[in-house]
Amino acid sequence: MTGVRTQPKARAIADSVHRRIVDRIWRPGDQIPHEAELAVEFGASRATVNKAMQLLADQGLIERRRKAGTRVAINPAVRATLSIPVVREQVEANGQDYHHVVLERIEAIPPREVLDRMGAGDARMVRLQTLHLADDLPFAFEDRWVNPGGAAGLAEADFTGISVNEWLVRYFPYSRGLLEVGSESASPRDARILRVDAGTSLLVLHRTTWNGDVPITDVRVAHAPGYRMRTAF
Amino acid sequence: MTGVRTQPKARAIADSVHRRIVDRIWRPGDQIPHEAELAVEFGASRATVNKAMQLLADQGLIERRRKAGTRVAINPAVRATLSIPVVREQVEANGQDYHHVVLERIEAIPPREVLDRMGAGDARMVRLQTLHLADDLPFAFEDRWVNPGGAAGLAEADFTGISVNEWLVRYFPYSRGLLEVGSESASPRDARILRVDAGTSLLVLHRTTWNGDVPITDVRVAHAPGYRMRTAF
DNA sequence: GAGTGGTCTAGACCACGCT
DNA sequence: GCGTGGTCTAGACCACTCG
Repeated sequence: MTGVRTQPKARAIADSVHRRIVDRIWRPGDQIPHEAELAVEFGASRATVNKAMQLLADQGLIERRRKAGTRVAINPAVRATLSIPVVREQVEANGQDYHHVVLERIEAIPPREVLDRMGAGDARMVRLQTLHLADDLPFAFEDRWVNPGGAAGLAEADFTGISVNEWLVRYFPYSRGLLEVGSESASPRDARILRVDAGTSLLVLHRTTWNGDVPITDVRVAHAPGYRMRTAF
Repeated sequence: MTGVRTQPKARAIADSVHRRIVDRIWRPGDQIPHEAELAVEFGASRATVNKAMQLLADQGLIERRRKAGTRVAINPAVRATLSIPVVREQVEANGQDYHHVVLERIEAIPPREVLDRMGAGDARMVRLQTLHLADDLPFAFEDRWVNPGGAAGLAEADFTGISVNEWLVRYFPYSRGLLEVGSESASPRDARILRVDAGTSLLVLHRTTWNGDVPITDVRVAHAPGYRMRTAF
């Protein structure tokens, strides 16, 4: 035997239980043994078994309730974690050259829709439109509103060397956010900027972040055709 | 004071550290105190501090390495967990009536592309096309290949009362899967089935699941216009 | 009321990876 | 080498919720 990396015990237990469910030894809706019992079976402490079971519960594979015990989930939802890095890193991870262009930078009161999403009253904010390019081809068009009250130094910041995207992520960690993923037909503006035909189908990400109750930014990112988000689960 | 739910200590510690990062007391790239030190500061055991820090590391907010210690992440990626329930539950959660129609059920050898994704050699599989409806309006069009070798009882199963989607999820837990989210223009077939114009922009989810190395199913779900995936992070 | 999971502690040993 | 995080244990108390 060579190179068999030892696996944490909790992980091994989780895998064992997972396998029993997959192998239909324990079927959806079935109750499975309680932690103390599993601890004895696997020769582990209850804490370790608990950690293992929480892993499975986080995946949605089992459902746990005090007193009622643990059951195999009936209709487990697919739970997949999307990781969305800064655009520059996405491009570079693809082996392409990245650069970006600031198309517009103005100060104004955002449209109702944006204010509503941010939960803000009428307030002047900064609108920054950026085109991200990969090997000089349009990769994503970003249309962003930033609350100056949530990002000190915004007015003085220079976004030629670093994109707003990266500047915000790096200097203004948020405490919570919302993400919407949808599909939209390219508007004439999208089309012109991304250099595609109007009406082309685009993957659009919409993201809003807050620091406590203070809105930081609201951004719509329209990706060039062909872009897909991928994740394993 | 009323109704202030007690919070797990690990969570409270994680929130405190999160706040210090958000408040720029600890900035991106900074090293933060090691676990033993935090344990003393928060009056907790090291195990509890470890749990708290793992929560933050899972969110991508901090990066931890043995010996090197813990640092605030420089360009933290947005990490959001998507939960994708069975289609019926999505529709019903929306307060709408659900039903589905099986459009086609044949046995054949899938196209190269599908076989490649599943990592399967030439093998006969079952193709099931299903239209999911919400209040009698098209909600999603599902085009699925199922490996009979991975789903015993498939040939005998009746999908009028329960959709393949739900049948598989309920009776055949997978061990791993891949998810791709993209945007596509409605093909003539998509358009006819979803009752939209050809070329309409559709959100398309592509999912493949395995049980160990045995492919179970490969499915493309095209959603009716307007559908969005939402998640908080 | 009582059984089950949720959480915490103090202590321990180990694996990794800087230096 | 050696400091730091990764993991495990045995024991304990608590919170929730089912019956």
